[in-house]
Amino acid sequence: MIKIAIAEDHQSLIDGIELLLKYEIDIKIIGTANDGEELLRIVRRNKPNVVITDIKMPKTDGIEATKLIKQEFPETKIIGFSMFDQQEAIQQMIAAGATGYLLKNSPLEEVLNAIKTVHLGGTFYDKNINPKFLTETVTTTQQKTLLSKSEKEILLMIGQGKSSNEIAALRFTSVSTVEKHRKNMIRKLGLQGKGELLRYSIEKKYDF
Amino acid sequence: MIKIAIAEDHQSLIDGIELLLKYEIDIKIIGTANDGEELLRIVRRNKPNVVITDIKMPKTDGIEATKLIKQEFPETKIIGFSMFDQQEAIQQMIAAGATGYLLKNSPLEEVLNAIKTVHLGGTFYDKNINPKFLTETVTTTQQKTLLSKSEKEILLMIGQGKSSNEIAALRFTSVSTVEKHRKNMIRKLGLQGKGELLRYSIEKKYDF
DNA sequence: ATTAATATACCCATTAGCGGGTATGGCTTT
DNA sequence: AAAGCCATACCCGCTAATGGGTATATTAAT
Repeated sequence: MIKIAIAEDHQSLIDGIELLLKYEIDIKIIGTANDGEELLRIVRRNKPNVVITDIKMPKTDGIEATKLIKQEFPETKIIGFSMFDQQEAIQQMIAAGATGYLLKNSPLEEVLNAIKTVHLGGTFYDKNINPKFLTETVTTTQQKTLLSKSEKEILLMIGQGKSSNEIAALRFTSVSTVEKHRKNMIRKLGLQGKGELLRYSIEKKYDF
Repeated sequence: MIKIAIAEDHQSLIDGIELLLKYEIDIKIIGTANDGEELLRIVRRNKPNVVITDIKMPKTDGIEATKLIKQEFPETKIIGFSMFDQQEAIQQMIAAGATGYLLKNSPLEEVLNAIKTVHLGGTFYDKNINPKFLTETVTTTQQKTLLSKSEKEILLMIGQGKSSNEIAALRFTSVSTVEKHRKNMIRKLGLQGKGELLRYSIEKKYDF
């Protein structure tokens, strides 16, 4: 019997996976969560064999949750689950200890294949992931990092229409610090031009 | 028999919905698509009674697709499907002719309720949507005559990330003219602050 | 025909955002 | 111990965007 925990902020997708696994007699879903903290509680309480987790989640993101779970329960297998075009995230998930990775663009049946494979100790990476990213992970390890905590906070506020001045006031830091974070994000994200960080924030608001 | 078409760029979610509707004898999925153009082809060919469509999709987005479908097949019921709190998008979907709206955060079973309701001619809005957005729709759509033709053109280009300089070059006018139009739009729309016109353009990109 | 809105174009001034730097202390990883 | 990232904060300079005017010719509406 494989015990599964699922974390994903879109309940509809969790429900879909539940429907898929309903008639698999050797698989049992022991808990579902809509954010990272809830996932951690479930894992500590019910000790699943396999965890399927989204990356972008409220409170604690999937990468952070993966690190913590692997620290406490190294035997637990973890499958990452996210949208396309998040190469850095994929690399980070694998670096954090995930042995499987699925894309939401792919058919749902892949979930079943992935669960079985990682449970047997294998690795399962979605075929739509550019193999480069997987091999690069070994060599580059952590060259490309996601945005830091402060940067995410600031980016969120930018998306809410706040100016650097307002953000500085809300965070009790100086304006120059906020502006520095802006510049660093622009560099990291490879953007250029005046409003592009704002655009990024608005358009990717739900994806990072 | 209710004939359904589904458009959603995450195949896994489509598969989940298919699993949900599998045993509903009076509902049949006649086609699924991962982008708007594919959806339009399916609708034209198979004429579904109900269409479920995501907003953020490649090629043609859900709002544009909804407008076109309602134009060609006014009898077709359309249910929007998106993530949390995209107020602008929700309003524009309803303005485009959708009579139902679901959030991905909600349980999948809602899909079934929504399909049945809209098929009978009713409206079905996810209970997690702030009712304000639904009533505000009326006022939003009345603002159509607010911006002039040139202003709309310029606003569109702003949304594409172009600077006043670039816009002026493309329109064969002086930069000061473009800037004047910007200021007039800001005044008309009651905006204030540096990036707000860009934000307006990005968020309302489907309807002005 | 007069009014209203539009499109064009300029003036002034201010500021927010961005592109470069530099620096320091804290923290984690190796 | 060294390397690296992070958060903090400053420097200089530049440009685009905004806020506030004025002006004129064209077009649309009354």
